[in-house]
Amino acid sequence: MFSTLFQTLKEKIALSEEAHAKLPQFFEHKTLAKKEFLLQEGAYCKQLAFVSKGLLKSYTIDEKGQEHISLLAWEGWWVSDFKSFICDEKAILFIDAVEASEVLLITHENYELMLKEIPEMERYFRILYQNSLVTKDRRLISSNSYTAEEKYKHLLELYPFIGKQVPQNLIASFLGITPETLSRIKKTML
Amino acid sequence: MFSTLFQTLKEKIALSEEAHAKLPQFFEHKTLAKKEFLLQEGAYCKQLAFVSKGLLKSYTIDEKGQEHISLLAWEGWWVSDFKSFICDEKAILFIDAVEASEVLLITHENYELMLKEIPEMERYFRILYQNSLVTKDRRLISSNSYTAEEKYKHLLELYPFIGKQVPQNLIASFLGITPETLSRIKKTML
DNA sequence: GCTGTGCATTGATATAGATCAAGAGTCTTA
DNA sequence: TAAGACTCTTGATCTATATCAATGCACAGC
Repeated sequence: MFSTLFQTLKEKIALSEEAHAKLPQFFEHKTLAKKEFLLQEGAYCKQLAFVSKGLLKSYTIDEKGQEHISLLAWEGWWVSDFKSFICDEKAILFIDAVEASEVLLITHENYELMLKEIPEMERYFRILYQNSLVTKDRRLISSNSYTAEEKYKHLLELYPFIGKQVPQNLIASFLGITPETLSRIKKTML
Repeated sequence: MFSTLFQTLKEKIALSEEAHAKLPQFFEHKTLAKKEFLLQEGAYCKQLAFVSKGLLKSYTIDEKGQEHISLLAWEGWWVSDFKSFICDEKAILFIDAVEASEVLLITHENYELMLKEIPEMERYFRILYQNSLVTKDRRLISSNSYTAEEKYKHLLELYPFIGKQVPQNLIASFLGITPETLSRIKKTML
């Protein structure tokens, strides 16, 4: 149940035996059916989720009812409305399962506790956030400077498998373009 | 010279006397004239910079020669091409001073050393990155979902003073719109 | 196996914002 | 203080992408 988590941690830090043994107690396991919500806008995001299996998406919904995906979270990713999770504010994000998934949940109190008791985790999250920051920066540049086609190509370079695993309309939403535009782009790229 | 840095740190963590005394040795002070570069694309970003005075901007330049600002870094902000700084890759960002500024520079080796020797700093950067991640996330949502006018209003809410301190064309570039469009938006908003 | 619901494609049209261009205002610096 | 160099504004187009609409396809549930 925790193997994906340990696997993922190992890529960035070395965990002591002790830390290894301590870690699970902070988390709670949960199974999500396809389309099941982990969080809805307006709620308080009580937990940070680690995706141990499947695929989740986090998104906002605008006044016109349109979905805007901010994150596609695969196995090994963390997902949450961080602002809400950290600052105890109302969430602006929805989070749900794109396909049947499994997550490990940690509450804010447990998160802080874990960081204190296992200094390796403090380090892990500093590195994780540091890397995420880089990724988000590049995405922001892409989003502000590129044409729709360039954005799509850029995405394919980063995640070559994305076309196979994720429906077109979700990819379009993630890129901030319409499914129609993405469909037309794909046609010209053949 | 370090007062802005200590001030900034104090907002997130408590520094021990010892840490307080140790910290300065990791940094190097530098004065930047207006328009002076801290980093240019293609170079290796050897340092992370803390802005102790003034205003810097980080940006990319596309094939058409157009500037796309990814960050406006005021007093109290950190700026660098993180990907380059962390992974020792060639930088894709330019960083220069919008106005005469002062920065504290730390090399990658010193950064890692500092994080090891002063655990409070490990915590500081984890919190800093965590918060930045939230900010970037919102900016990404804004960038993908909002109209030019909404983006501008959103920016004014976050940084009400930005209009006074930063030239229009830089704000436009930061928002990913043209100066002309921003000018027209301002007219309709009066 | 049939039926409905959601996803992808394609076409026609609309539109936000870019681009191009010119002029006025305002800093800089020599 | 004068000259040049930016910066902002305004107007006239142009274009990438959204929107609206219709059809075909595929998979999930009965």
